[in-house]
Amino acid sequence: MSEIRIRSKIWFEIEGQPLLGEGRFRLLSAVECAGSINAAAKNLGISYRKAWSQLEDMEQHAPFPLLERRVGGKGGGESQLTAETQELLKNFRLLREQINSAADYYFAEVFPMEE
Amino acid sequence: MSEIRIRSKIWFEIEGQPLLGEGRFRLLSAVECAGSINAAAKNLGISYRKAWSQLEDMEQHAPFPLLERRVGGKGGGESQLTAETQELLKNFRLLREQINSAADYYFAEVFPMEE
DNA sequence: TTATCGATATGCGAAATATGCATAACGGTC
DNA sequence: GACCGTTATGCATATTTCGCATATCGATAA
Repeated sequence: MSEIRIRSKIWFEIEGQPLLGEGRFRLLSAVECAGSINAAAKNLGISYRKAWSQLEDMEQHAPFPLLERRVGGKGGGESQLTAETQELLKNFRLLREQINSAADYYFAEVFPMEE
Repeated sequence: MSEIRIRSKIWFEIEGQPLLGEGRFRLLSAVECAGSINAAAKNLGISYRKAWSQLEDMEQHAPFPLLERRVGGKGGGESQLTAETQELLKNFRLLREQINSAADYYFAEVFPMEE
């Protein structure tokens, strides 16, 4: 019994509904970086439709607006994260890191001396 | 921003392929308890087809046999876990518990006094 | 020796999801 | 007022999941 690795993931829920997981974290990060949903989708290699649907679904359950969107105008429009969303991403990033480290630590205790 | 909870999950991989996660952990536990795939599926409220497919998929990647199966004969047949599978389940159970606790702990540090 | 019975094993169509193409709407800028 | 690139969305297609139906198996009992 070797070559076994542990993986872990975390996500936030609100009233039992999924709010933010790894995939959507990446999407929001990409939006923050790119300044628009469209550019973010291109960067991630997914369709705009898919990105939009995921954001739509998220905002159904989020207790605050995720994005500030602007349609039309200079450049066609843009989207950026609200301050609360930025804070949420920051917390997610930190917790994911901590818990992933904890997983590796506990795993090494249970499966010692692999190869 | 309240009512937010953290959730976490772990799974084992072998050579990058999923080996054991929560759903399959429950399935194997049910098989161990019930003594057959069929009875386990009934207990879990899923179809035998689904249970069998999941086990089939698992055994594709597992480095050791998961089940000892017997077809036909007294009672029609039976299935039980190998000793290695029992050990794997035990480790999974322990690690899941530890990491879940760690998630709650770190979460409380980042999101204090949410009631 | 043969019929029985309940579990394993599996093909295949149906149902549920996910995906993405095509198109409308929008509104600063020139 | 025409243009441009983005947001927004309907809808058809592709992919995955699900489960019904059926074949196979073999110890036991008759």
